[in-house]
Amino acid sequence: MKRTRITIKDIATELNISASTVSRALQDHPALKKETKDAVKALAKKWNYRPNSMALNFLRQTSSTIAVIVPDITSYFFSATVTGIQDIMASTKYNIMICVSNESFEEEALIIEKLSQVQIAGVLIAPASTTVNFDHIKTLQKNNIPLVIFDRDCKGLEAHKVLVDDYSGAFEAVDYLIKSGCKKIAHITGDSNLSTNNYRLQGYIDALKKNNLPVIQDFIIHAKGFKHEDGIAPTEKLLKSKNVPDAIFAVNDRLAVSAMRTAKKLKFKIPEDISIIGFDDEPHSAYFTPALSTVWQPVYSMGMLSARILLHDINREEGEDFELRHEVFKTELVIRGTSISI
Amino acid sequence: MKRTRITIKDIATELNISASTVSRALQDHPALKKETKDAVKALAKKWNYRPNSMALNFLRQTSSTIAVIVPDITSYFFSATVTGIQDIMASTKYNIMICVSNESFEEEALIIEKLSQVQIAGVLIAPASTTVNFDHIKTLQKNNIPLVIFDRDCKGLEAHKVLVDDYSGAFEAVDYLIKSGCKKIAHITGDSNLSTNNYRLQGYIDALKKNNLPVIQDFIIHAKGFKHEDGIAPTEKLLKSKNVPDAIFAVNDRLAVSAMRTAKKLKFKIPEDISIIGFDDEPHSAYFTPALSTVWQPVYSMGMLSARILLHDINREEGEDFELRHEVFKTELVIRGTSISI
DNA sequence: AATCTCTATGCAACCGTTTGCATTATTTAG
DNA sequence: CTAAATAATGCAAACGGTTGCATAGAGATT
Repeated sequence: MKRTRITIKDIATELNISASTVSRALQDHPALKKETKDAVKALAKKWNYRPNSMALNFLRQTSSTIAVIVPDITSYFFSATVTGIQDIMASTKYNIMICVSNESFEEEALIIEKLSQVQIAGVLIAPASTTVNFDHIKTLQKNNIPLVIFDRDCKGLEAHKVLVDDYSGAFEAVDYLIKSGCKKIAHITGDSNLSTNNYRLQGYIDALKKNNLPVIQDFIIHAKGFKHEDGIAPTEKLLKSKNVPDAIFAVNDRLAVSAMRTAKKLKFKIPEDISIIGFDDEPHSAYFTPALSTVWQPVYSMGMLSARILLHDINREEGEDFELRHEVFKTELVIRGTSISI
Repeated sequence: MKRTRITIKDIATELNISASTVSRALQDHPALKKETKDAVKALAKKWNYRPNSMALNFLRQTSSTIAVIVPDITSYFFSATVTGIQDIMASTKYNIMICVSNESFEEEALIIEKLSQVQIAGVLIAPASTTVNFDHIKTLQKNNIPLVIFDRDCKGLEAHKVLVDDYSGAFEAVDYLIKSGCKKIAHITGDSNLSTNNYRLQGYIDALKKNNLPVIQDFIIHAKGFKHEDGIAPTEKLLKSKNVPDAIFAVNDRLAVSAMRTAKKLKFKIPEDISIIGFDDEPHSAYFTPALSTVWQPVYSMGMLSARILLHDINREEGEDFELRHEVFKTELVIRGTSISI
């Protein structure tokens, strides 16, 4: 009962013409006369002919699949970025393959290894936090696979990059805290291997310096990870120390939310006793009480632009000179209830 | 500079043997003598030979790509399910392609149309809320593409299904609310086209009936969508009416969170004035104040099982008799601060 | 009528790998 | 020493579509 797909040859046989003519007819080749084309097209439609993509891929030695490698897909940040990518790709012939590295360098390398078996048209990657060298990414480049790095920078690697101005985002947030009267601002940061964390940390430091506030090492605490529970210990450490801060700038919303709950448990009033600002502006962040002040990132746009840049590179002509794109999106400070209004 | 991949022919030429011998050597064909095999394998390794997957796909007329169709990927529910799927597939030769329908029947049909161009090994689908007929899904079946439906039921469609016991989950939640003293329990539900919503609604109704409480139509309110903002209007309607409920069971956490904030704004005390229970147990739900009581679903396990069932079907032998799997996962009621403890 | 020029179409190779069958080389039996 | 059996390898087709080149047929030009 397994019906075999109808092929170009079937149409050719039926119409008593050659397969090449059918092929050309379907491509509107100018040398063919209209009647032939029309006959072919009509039958193709009638028989619901679909070109065999495997044959095409084989012939062209490339697929129409684009791989997206993200560290995690359950975080709003990446799932929203992926949605942006998806929405751009939906109107093209490309399909996207999503690969999750679980923030692991090894898994990431394995994914790229696995991908190199399959011929893919291009790769969009946000490297894992534990990624220390870029040899696996360079392999892609060596194989001439178009590549866009997004969100997380790979310092020293030449590639298209779509990033967020983490430095300014952090700077503005901390600057705001200072302007609102906070003098002892702590920062919960993450893995120092990650460019985004470092830029945010630097923004924090520079905002303090600009406002002539001391940079206190004890106020800079590293969280073990990005999840809610990773924010509890750092916050407790800060709030139970002798030198209690009057504000916490967390490297993301999850940690900020966690800091918030921990502070509440320790009977701190927010924002009177302690201000809190996060980073990301996840959809539910506005629904906490008080609503979380945070730094918004244009996640969806970032996904879309990354996808567009990749498409542009894929469709580049052979000799066409190309420039490496390096785009940096601006963030926006969203002040809600966890910080004092000014 | 574009290095062409090395093929089986290159190896054959180098060793002065035929391509077929190389092919067989790499497959450990018993007819070949050991020396030949060893020589081929050594050279293949030395030259880093990779079989051309496009050629293989073409030959076998199938790819090693599995499609996952979800309504939305920014929701925790689906992104966590996808992670489960991903983690199972990671150890196989299969890659997953994620497609987002945006809860739209049209987009879903379009995706399947696009997928049918590409030959895929199998499909995992959670249908969109607006999906009214299953013709597009049946097309997959007609083309003998293994299929698993997860989370959302397609009534009347014969296929592997991995679902959650929404009915019991809802029943238990409402039963708990009643036992905790609530007598006027409202339900914020969603699109009535969705099996999950209906099962939860039925669970709600049956729990009321079992406890001899009246089912009041005004207490059953349909939210426009699944997002936070969709919960505001229904909650306001409930809390501003003359007959104010003493509990709200929301069809998901997002709406519950929204109900919570709206209730707070209207000066309701939670849970004293009004209890709230959600559905999903998103990771941040425990971080609200009070922490959200909710119904936990085994999302990750669901993803894993769905993936395993699909793999099993894909690897089924031609004549092997197969049974349609129909798995239903149990939920778990998680009582936190938005409901009165008993 | 022979030659030329188009126009429309066909032929055949190609992409990389697998695999049924054929063929060669080697060994064993008679 | 020949025939038969066995072992090892090669040949060629197949998968579906594209495309450079060849060619048949019609019409135009001389």
